[in-house]
Amino acid sequence: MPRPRSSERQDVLDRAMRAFWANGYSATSMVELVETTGSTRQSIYGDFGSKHGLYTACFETYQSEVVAPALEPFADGTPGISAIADYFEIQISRAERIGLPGPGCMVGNATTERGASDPEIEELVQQHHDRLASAFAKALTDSLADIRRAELAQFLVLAAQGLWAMSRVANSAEPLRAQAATIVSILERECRHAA
Amino acid sequence: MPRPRSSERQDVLDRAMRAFWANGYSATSMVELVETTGSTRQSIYGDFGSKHGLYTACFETYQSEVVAPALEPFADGTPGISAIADYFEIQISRAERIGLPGPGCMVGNATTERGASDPEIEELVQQHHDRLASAFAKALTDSLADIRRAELAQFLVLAAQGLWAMSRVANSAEPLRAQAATIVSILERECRHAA
DNA sequence: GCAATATCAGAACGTTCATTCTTATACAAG
DNA sequence: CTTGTATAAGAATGAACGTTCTGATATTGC
Repeated sequence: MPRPRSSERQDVLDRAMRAFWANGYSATSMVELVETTGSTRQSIYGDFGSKHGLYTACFETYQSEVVAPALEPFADGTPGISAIADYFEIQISRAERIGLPGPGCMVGNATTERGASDPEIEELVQQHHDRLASAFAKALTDSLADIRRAELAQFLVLAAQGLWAMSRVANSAEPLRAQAATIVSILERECRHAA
Repeated sequence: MPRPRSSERQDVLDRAMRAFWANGYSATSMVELVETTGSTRQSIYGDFGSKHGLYTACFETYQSEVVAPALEPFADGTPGISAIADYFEIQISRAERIGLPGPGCMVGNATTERGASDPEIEELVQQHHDRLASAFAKALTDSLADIRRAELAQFLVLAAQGLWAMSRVANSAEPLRAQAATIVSILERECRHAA
């Protein structure tokens, strides 16, 4: 019996995250996870305790590999509306690259699949929304008064979730880009009104 | 062995629809469906062929019992933005009545759970989006030019999906009402600008 | 070379799933 | 009352699930 090289923990997380992202929690079986990660049941259970443990661990990977890079432009200065437009475009072009209909947003999918029945996931979803909202709010700092800025940042979180939901049934990027453009044009009108 | 009265087909659809709505397709088992509908396996398989057949049949019930009544105010005349505000409020207060976090929108849930892997569902989702978009467009007829009206109607479909997704992790109606108010205020600003 | 240890592949376990089959009862027609 | 049929309850079936266990093999320290 040969002994293949042991699979790295981060590599396992990365591939498992992609499987959960595309197919959801319950539709992704342990057999599939073992196959796509190249790992073994034993080491998965050793490292993560259970399928659910692996699932929740994948959220950290999603956060650091997908969300954080997309929000990086929001980190310094006050990046303005163009950063928000870029954020949408980055996600749309990724979905286009992977192939549409796409996987949407892993957190959004989890919200629908497990939000109400899985407190641990509910917490992670809340954190994700907060991170998005504060990034969007930062982008609008120079353009809007505090109250309206907070409202619109929350609204952008909702719009983002709606857009990724749409991307799960969109056959091309074109309607997604149109929707993103509408959202951005709404923002511009809001800012012009405030100025 | 007693013989309870045979359960009506529409009654079965009604209860099954509620179960799928709240818990999704794969998390709703046949055992649960038999229990909550008060029907039998035999008659379910006789009437609908399979669990999947029952699921798709439930979409018609959802359309006629949930969606159509909510869109009725859009049927006659040009109801304006207030009808859109009412639409959101109706859904939010229903979610509040059922108990939050709520079941969201059955079609939105299906989009996430089965959109990319179930062509029959994809078709039903598309129909639902089209119905919503044309209702919203009608409400905006008097306020906006054709192009912008179509864009904003599509946008409102996205916003609605986002809002119902949020309702699956919201612990009270308050943030949902705030989000709906933001959406409506955006619409009002758009219309005022066009006037 | 030789134990000790880690980790592999895959069988085994008990449960649950969707679906089908069996059997007994309640009703309708004669 | 008898017979035929529709339909009830729920057992049976085979597959798939998450999880655990077994036994063989590769690597490590001597």
